[in-house]
Amino acid sequence: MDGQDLTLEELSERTGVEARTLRSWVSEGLLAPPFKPGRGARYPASNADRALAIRSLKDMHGLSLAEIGRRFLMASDEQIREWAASTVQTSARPGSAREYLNKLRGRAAAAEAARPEPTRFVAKSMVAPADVDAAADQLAPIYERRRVTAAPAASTTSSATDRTRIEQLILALEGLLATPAPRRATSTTWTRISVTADLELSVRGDLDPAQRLLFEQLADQLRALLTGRTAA
DNA sequence: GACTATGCGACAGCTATACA
DNA sequence: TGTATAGCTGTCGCATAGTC
Repeated sequence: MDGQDLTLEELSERTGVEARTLRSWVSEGLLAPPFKPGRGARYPASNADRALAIRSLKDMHGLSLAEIGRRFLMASDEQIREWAASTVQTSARPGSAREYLNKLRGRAAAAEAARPEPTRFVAKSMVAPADVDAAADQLAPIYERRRVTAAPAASTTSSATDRTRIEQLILALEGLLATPAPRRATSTTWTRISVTADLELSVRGDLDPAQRLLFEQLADQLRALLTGRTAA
C-alpha cells in the first residue's frame, strides 16, 4: 500500500463519521471497500473525500444515499473533492444556492491562480449571452431580476465561461425558488427536460414559455459539461 | 496454539419524515 | 393515526492477523 491508506478508525476520525456508518456506506457501494478483509483492513484515502462529500450532499442538499450514489457514478474525483470541501468550509446550516455558487467560484479562482492548467471540461457554450439576457428580460416582470457581472471572456477558460453561463441561468431562475418547496412533492404535474439519456431536470408545475426556455438552456449547459460536446 | 484487537456481514430496532 | 421509507445504530457470531 502507499501509506495513504486508512483504517476504518482513521477514516472515522478524519471525517467525523462513525465507523459503523462508514461500513454502512461501504455496504451500499458509496465508499470503496477495503483492499483486504479482516484485521488490518486498509481503505483508500479517497474514501475520506467521498465520506465528506456524502455528508455535504446529504446535509446541505438533502440528497438521499441512492441519489448520492448515482451522482458519484458521474462525478470526477475533482468534483467529489469539491463537494467534500464544501462540508469542511460550511459548518453552519447550508446557505442559499447563490452562496454555494460563490464558494465554488472562490475556490475555482484560487485553484486556477495557483495551478493554471487546462481544465478537464472542454465544452463550449451553446447559448449566446444575448439569449440569456433576452430570457431574463422576459422573466423580469415576474420576479426581480438579479444577475452577476460576468468576468471578461478573454481572461476565462472555457469551463469558467460555462460556469458563468450556468450561474447566470440559475440566478435568473432563483426567483422561482423564493418559496421553499415541501420535501416531497404534492403536485402531480411535472415538466421534464432531458439532459442526458439517464439524467433529466424535473420542475413541478407548468412552465410558461420564458421559464421553459431558461430551463432548456440550463439543461443544454449541463449536457455540454457532462458530455464535453455541444449539441446540434 | 491461545489470546486479543480489529473488521465484516447480517439482522433487528430506533428515529424522523411523509403519505393515505 | 397507522403505515412506509430512509438512514442510521446496536448487537452478535465469525474471520483475520499480530503478539506471546
